[in-house]
Amino acid sequence: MSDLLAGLNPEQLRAVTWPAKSALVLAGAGSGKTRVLTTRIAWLLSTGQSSPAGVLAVTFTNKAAREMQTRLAAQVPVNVRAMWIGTFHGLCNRLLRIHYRDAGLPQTFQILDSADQQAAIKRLLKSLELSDEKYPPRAVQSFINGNKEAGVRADRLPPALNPYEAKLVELYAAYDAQCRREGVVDFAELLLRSYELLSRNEALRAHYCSRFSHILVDEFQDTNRLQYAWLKLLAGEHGALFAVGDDDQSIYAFRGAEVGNMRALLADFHVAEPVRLEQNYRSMGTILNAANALIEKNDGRLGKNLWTDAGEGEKIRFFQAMSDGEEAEFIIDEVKALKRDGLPLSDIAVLYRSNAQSRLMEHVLVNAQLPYRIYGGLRFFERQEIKHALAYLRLMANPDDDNALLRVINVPARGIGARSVEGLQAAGREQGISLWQAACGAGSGRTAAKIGEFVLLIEKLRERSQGFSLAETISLAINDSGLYAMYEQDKKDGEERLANLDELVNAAVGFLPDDPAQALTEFLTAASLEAGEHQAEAGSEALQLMTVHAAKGLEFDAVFVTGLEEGLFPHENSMQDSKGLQEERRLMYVAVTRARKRLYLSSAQSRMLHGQSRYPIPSRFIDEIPAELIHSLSAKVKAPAQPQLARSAAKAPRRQADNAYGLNIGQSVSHAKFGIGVVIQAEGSGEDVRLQINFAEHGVKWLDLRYAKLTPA
DNA sequence: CTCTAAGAGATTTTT
DNA sequence: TCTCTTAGAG
Repeated sequence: MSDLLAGLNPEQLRAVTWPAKSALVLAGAGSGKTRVLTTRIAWLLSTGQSSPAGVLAVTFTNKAAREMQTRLAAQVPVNVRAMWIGTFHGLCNRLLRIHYRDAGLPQTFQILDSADQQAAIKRLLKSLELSDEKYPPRAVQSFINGNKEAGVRADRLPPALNPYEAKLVELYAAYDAQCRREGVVDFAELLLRSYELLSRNEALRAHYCSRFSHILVDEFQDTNRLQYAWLKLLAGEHGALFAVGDDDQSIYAFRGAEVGNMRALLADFHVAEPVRLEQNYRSMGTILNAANALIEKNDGRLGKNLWTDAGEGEKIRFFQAMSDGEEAEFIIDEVKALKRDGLPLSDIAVLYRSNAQSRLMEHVLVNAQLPYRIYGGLRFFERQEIKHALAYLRLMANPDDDNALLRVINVPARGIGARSVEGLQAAGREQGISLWQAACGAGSGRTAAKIGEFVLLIEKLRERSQGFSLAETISLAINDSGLYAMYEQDKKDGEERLANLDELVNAAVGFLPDDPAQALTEFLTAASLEAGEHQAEAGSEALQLMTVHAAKGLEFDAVFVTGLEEGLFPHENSMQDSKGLQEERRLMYVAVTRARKRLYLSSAQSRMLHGQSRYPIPSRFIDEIPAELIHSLSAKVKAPAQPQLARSAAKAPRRQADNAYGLNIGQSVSHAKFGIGVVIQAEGSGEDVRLQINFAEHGVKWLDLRYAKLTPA
């Protein structure tokens, strides 16, 4: 016990030993948040305040859940599996599998990932003969998910304001009906269905409320409305919610996260004041001072100031490059130098705001022959060949899964073309049956025969897999379906795909189901719920490249924050209103606090974007860091716009007064309505010119010079 | 069906 | 500019 609490700082200790009532722990970056969470659970258990079964711990990612389990297992001798530790989706899945009848789901319900969901929506649009021009599947998808995440079903939506919206509501209802018919559930549905199950079934709710005496939540600032409602429901009247989060690191508003949930918790659960973890064990003082100064520009914060006793450390290095290419070269030179000084490449990260920025870095890295690893991209279970294989398995588990059937009915090619499939869909729609049932009832003729063969194939797979282990079943499906043979023919990337299929079988060998009778369903669920590690050999000795979002939660000795330019970081789509800008600032805060010892900031004076040269000005975030913390590496740090224009004139036809109005980047202008401002970006030439102007009073605006009257000021 | 050509779209993303 | 998707021809 004393061992458990040894080495905690006073605030951590206060959080860990918080009495059995609700708490909000404001955990700054690098303040030992995970340690507090796991130690609290360990403390609750070892002091007998809770049994393992009384603990419910929720995270956002599988990685975080696993880490919590591992660390907890190291702290207390308890069976971690007896506790409910997992992601929101994982725990909801668990609940729905147990109570599938009450939830109105088939026992073998399958989970749609985002891509599956989009495919299902496209299919729905087609069957309703709606053009996906007018109803972009992505828009429909976000409409549906947005409403589900707000806890609203189609029949509960307020009357539509216009015919278009009315159609969306109709689509929402039709989509849900389609999912019900096919026995599938999307990510948002997992949560909503589980919420509805608990809210409607009082006995069940009472059971879980009394069972989970201690509910702990990680990354609470990322919860959406539905997740918070779900937590409140489970906490019940008197339940204790122990939430850990950091409002300054809320960077997921775009996918529904509500920072406001933090303040809501204080009120709803009668918490007087958050516990603040402000001592940072990661970064040197200068880095923290920069982060603190930056985030101070935001308002509505709960408030927090990071500090360290590790000393000031080095100054932050800032490099302003002439071009994006020069920026990349600079980074590589520095990385080489750091490597020479003995810093492993895996301790160095290059961060950027948007994925597109990685291309240039990659290009230069290949030339420099430096090994690198890019986070993001396709994950294991999202790969085409894996999805195909899983579709066969899904059909074996649940033949009414139309998504799965459509994916593989003609893969490998077996002569069932688009026409034949449309025939099946028409039959299915007419008779209100699944495509599988339609396929089973196909009459005679050439296409019917081919469809019959496919039906037979699936049935055979099912029969022959009786008594097989999971791995044997998967192996059987891959081989007998002809998938394996198909990729053997594929000269281009067949080899890699075959390797991945082998890997899939391997994964099955190591898979331990809770209920062996449900092994296949459990495996398919796991495949949807954890799409697998981001590919690329983890842990290899390579430079780490990733977006700032992907870097959240990670730390490196040296960090490069790149592309610090107005319009890129902060991103132009987010800098119009203060809400968006403040989230961009939090993103910058996250980026800065990734660094342990050395932090580089860089920007470029010209950058290729969407095939056009842009001439951005340095990000305001650089100015928001106190100048005395920064050491400038470029000669022309504070260089005004003039020399920059002269340089760009040498390279590109664009030069001073290239536009017919004689206005240039960096120039002060005056507008009748918006007042005085500075030109920060230009697009087009001649008369057809748009300028982005930062107005002192009205903020950043794009103006078309054909219409806007601007005079030099 | 497979290959090519043209078109759209281009922040951030886990489950 | 580049990449991904879809339409149309062979």
